[in-house]
Amino acid sequence: MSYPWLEVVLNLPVFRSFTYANPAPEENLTGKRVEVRFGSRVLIGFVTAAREALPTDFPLSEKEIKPVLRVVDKEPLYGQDHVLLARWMSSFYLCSEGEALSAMLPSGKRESAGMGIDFGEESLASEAVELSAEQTAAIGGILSSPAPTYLYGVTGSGKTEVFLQAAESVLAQGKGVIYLVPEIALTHQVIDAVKERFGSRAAVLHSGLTGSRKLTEWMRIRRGEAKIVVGARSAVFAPLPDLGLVIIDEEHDGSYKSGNTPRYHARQVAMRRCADSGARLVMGSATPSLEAWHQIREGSITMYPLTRRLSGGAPPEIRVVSVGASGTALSDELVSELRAAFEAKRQSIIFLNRRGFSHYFRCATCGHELLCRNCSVPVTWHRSQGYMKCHYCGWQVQPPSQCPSCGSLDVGYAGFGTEFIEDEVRRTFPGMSVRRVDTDSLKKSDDLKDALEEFRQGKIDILLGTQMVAKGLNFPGVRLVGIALADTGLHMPDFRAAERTFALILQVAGRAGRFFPDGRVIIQTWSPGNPAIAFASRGDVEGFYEWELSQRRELGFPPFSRLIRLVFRSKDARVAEEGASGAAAIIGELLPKEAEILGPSECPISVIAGNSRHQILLRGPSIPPMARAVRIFLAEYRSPPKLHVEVDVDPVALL
DNA sequence: AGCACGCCGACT
DNA sequence: GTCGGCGTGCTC
Repeated sequence: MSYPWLEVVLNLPVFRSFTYANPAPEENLTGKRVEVRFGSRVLIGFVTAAREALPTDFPLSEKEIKPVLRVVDKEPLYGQDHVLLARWMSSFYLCSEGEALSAMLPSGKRESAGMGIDFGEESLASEAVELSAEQTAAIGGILSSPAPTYLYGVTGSGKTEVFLQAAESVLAQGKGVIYLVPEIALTHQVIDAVKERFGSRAAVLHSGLTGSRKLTEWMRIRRGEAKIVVGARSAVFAPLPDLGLVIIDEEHDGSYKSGNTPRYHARQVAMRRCADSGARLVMGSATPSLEAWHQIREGSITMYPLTRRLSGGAPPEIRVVSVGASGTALSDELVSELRAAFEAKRQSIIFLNRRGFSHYFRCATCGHELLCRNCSVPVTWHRSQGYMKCHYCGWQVQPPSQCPSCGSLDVGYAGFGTEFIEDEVRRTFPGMSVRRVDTDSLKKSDDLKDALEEFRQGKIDILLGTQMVAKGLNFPGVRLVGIALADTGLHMPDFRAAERTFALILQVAGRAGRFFPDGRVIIQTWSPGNPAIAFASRGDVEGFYEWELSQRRELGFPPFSRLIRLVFRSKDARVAEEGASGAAAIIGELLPKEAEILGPSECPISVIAGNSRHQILLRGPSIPPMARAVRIFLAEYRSPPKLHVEVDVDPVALL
């Protein structure tokens, strides 16, 4: 067999492959990276196929085909399964195959010389523990169900143990396991547990590894030396030769969606990989994504609830405290609970949500806020034009001078005061040790770890932090968890605002009362009646999902529709705007009957880094027909020089 | 995405 | 008369 021609794809937005001459025609180089001359530059390409002969209609003569300059890899990095997965990603996410492969593969030039991570001996402490009836049933279901399964249970209900024992069974069959976790830095317990339980059979893939180290781990996995892989989003591509199970922990977490091209969702890729390979898929969370919940109700995902808290901790009491818009940041209730916790020699955490979207319209008397009548998201104030505007559909309205709901004249654009909470806490409790932890206050990456360690040791009485302290951390000394202002995320012009707020409150509540029966949670809010807050405070998860599903159904948002978002950005605002409206006109012609275009409109964050941003949203019952239309548009459309187009299939945030 | 090729304005 | 603007087309 001889393969003189190689099909090569490149990490460029060029939606086709190129043919190069194989320097070693007797060898099929599929799965290896090659260095090639492409126009005037030299690039790394991915070989996706090797050919014995050129197609008859090939436009070039053999002389005109350039040779591969260098073969980068000794052994193949990927196989046919990855090539097919890249092809699917290309058609679904509207990226090139080269961009897809580039996102999947480690970028190291060569394997690192050093040994892999030293896991030491397998520890005896890693013995599997005895399971409850619920856990046993769940494992049986995970291992036997061809449909995806879902472990639905609160923090501390024993999900990790179920995942680990299911993994154990799959490994015993000689098959591989992928264990996805949201953010590697905050999920050390899971990594430690896996390393401890599986020793040298485990590999960790995360962004903290150097390129060559990642490559070493990748090849260990590919050679079958490591059979269970723990890692964040991109670990879903781990090259296990015989994949048996994919675990997605904290399934609802937004970090499973890639923020740059290709904007894939690890859950979606996992479903695809599992369908292709016959592997099992199990997800878990106390607050499933609405998509997952919907599929559970429809029966395409099988749910296994875990209802018991194994540590014996009681669910914490959640108290909602209404604070006035003009009032101070600390309510009397929060102050007295902070004091009580301190006097009991216990600790407190106060969450300051990341800064919200402050240009919405709200009545200071009754709390009524102005929503788009089509999309039900908050409308945003446009000072220069003097009206309120919806960023989904472009609907405009004059700001009312009195509240449409209660008639009050005390209406206006709301802002937030959480920036001042640190001062207020320090002023109120001069004797306590207060530490603030957020991206602004942390200079080095170790600062977070150091601060959390000090907190664990009890050197800090009150920890002020953003989301980054919300996930997965357990501090036995904590009695009180406060949310400074739960509304912050609610008024974002985003149809998922309620879902995210609800999940955040429950995650935060899970931080309290984990080890002590007297944990308590105080939620400060301007809108105690808001369903996300009301359902969360009652711990009524199912109630919230039913309510939110009914909202989504009514407004035609996911999971009752699918979206593709196109963002047009340019330094020149007019170029961006005209780009969006021009594209909308073209795509409108290509779109199937059952799909529609929302917009064009300005993005809610209308300028980022000097770039004006306009968007259109495509909405329809399923992605592929809409994706086909966008694909045709992208192929035909010659984007003006100063205009950049970004495509986001199933966007998770619409800012 | 780059980068080269190509056709119209103010400069040594 | 040239240097250089960025529109547009191509890359095996």
